[in-house]
Amino acid sequence: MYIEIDFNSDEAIYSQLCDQIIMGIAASRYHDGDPLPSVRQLADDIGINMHTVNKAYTVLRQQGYVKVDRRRGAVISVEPDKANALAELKESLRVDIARAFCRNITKDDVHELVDQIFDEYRSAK
Amino acid sequence: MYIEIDFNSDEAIYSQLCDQIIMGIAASRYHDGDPLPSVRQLADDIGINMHTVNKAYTVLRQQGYVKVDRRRGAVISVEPDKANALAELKESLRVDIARAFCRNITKDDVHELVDQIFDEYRSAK
DNA sequence: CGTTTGTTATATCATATATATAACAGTAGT
DNA sequence: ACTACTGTTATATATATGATATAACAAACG
Repeated sequence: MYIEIDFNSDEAIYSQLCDQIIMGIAASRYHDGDPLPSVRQLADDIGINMHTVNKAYTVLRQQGYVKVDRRRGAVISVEPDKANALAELKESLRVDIARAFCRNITKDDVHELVDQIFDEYRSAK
Repeated sequence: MYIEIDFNSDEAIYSQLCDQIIMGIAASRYHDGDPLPSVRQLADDIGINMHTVNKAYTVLRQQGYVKVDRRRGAVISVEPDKANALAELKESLRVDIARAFCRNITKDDVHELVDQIFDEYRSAK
């Protein structure tokens, strides 16, 4: 599992871990049913504490990206919740686009970025 | 100045304040040259501490949304920095769209949201 | 002079983050 | 049965961040 953590970032390590895994799912590097490394294994690989990984797994479970099997450990399992996801996306976009709008970024600029990112994710599928 | 703070949010108050002001600029509720309320005044209005408002103003200044004039106080002043803003937007979109992509939100769904939000901002201009 | 501006300096408290040890119950393989 | 592994829980500690409080400062304005 390829995870890159920026220890100088102001974003929490567990939060970066969640983002990386979610982007990994979108990029089809991880698929439904794939087991995640054990909390101890991944912590050791990255060089962080076990509980930091455990917190990331717990958040991912609460947000519906992972299920926990006593036998196999943590397993990728994405629960589709389109309505909720749409609402959350809009809230996030409102702030991001406000910042962009202030800097004279156009609607077409944003559409182009969206297309680029979707292609990154879609092409991997 | 109409500011709404969610005290139950996990997002910091000063951060919410920044977001609200930036969205206010995008929505043309505040314009270049408009003075912001004094840190003491706004803190009193919202019911928070002076230093919390000061931190928000400081961040807004560092990010190029506000300039400080000894005489007039904090004044809206947006520095266009399109290149940098585009890079930051893409980073943010990468995570947001990954979450959306996992939930089967389509490219068209995102384009529609972007259009909606741009219309909110553009129409106010 | 008095008032207001942003700013700075301390200090305090609560919370969040990350680490460290340790232990537990359930599962798998030998 | 034993061993090794899984996530989970419980403590404890250290550090950083967020928010508050009180106080003071220089600059600007009337």
